[in-house]
Amino acid sequence: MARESLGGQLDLLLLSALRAEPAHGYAVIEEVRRRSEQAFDLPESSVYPALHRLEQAGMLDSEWAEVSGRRRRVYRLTSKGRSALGKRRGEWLRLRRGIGAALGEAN
Amino acid sequence: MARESLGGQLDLLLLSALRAEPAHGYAVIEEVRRRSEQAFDLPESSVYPALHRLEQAGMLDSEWAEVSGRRRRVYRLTSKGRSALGKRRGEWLRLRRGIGAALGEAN
DNA sequence: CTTGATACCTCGGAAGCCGAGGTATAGGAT
DNA sequence: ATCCTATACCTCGGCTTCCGAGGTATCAAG
Repeated sequence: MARESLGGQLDLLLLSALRAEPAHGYAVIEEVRRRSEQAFDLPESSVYPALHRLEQAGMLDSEWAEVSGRRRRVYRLTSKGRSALGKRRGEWLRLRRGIGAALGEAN
Repeated sequence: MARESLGGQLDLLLLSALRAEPAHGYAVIEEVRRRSEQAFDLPESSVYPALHRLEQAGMLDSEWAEVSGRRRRVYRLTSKGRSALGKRRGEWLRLRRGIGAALGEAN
């Protein structure tokens, strides 16, 4: 059931949501929902593993925070993550252009 | 190694390449390459199974043809395929819009 | 007779996504 | 007191997608 509504752009969305400031997972989900104008309501079971993966890959780092009795893991974009974001963005734009051309649109 | 350069839009590209007229697999690959302005050079090992899958799903049908000693399987878009193309296209546009919004572009 | 283009195919596995299910706290309603 | 909803984290299991590697065969050119 791979990649469905998202077209493999999950990492791009997550990195992009963390671009301006650090946030915890749940907040990232809301941020993406807000920014995408309700287009994407990411399931937690996609997001949490993805955040772990991105941290593993050195694009994010995290620390625990305690806010009114609830624990949160707050993620921050690393410099590696920032450059990965640029790269992913470029790939997205190329994809966009390629598909546009293939569909015969005026891009 | 799922979905990489293509962002899960393989079906869209294939259906779209067959939109105007029937073609055989190898020709579809060239057509996509041409239309996408060299952006996509689809590997045969992606395309042939995908064509089988689309036929299985009733979006394409095919027949064998013999052209100067070489056998070709020529695929044609079915009416179901045509409506699937429209649907995929719509999904692509929504994705495009959603990502654009999330990235904070002027679409 | 070898090379390159054309033309088809399958196998196996990596990677990606997410439904289902689980844990826990806080706050408001019943 | 109890329940519900929102917040907040997590894993497991499995379907799907894509594609490198490898295989078969014909034809034309060198």
